[in-house]
Amino acid sequence: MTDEQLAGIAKALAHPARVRIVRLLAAQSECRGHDVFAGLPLAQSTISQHLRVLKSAGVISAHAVGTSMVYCLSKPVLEEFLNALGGIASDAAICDPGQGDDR
Amino acid sequence: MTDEQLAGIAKALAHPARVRIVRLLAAQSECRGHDVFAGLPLAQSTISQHLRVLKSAGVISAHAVGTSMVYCLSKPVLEEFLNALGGIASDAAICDPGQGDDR
DNA sequence: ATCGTCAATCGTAGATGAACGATACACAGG
DNA sequence: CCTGTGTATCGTTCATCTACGATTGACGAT
Repeated sequence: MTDEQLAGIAKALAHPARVRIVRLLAAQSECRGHDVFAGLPLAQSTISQHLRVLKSAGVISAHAVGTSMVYCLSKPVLEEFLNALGGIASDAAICDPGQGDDR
Repeated sequence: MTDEQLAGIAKALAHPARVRIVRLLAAQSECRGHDVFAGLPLAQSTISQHLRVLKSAGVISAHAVGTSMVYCLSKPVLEEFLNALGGIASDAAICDPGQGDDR
């Protein structure tokens, strides 16, 4: 996963409202648009924008059911992100500030 | 971990240059400032700003050694972030778009 | 004391983001 | 046909981000 892709997913998650949306979608198997709009203290248009950001990043998907929308968390995308970042983190050595007196 | 905290870490990672920095720090046990400045095609002041963002979010730490700086990845912070997000992801049910014909 | 190095900060310009109300559009029901 | 519901999009305003050059400050070396 490139830096750009990684940063792209991170950017999609870089707002509390969007994290909240992700949580909502993870908690409910039925993830209707109405529930999302009701679950946040924001204007409908603002939430719709946040949904668009998440969808563009591939973090969620959307499909119409009857007259309304159903949003779903894209588990694979989230897991790829976590794996990529986890791979970086596990490479990291412990940094020991104590050895500063190298004179 | 609150939505704000989660979004805060994500925001710190929401730029390719900062992802690159994180990778650099993970790859080297010696993470000197000079190496970071040399590792990115950006002005020194810009990179310093990115380092500040990462440091504010707690993703990295910095300490002086002699006349220069040493930056370190904060593994615990990164891992807490990954765990929080992983917890959300593992809660998620598979969303099945096929059952849309619920009329 | 002067110089060069390393890093942080300042000031600025342009791009992007966040929030809202208003509007548009598709569709279901009366 | 008219109306209400559920979403998306538009246009705007204000805030934040990104990048840069210039400057500053600390330190070591000459």
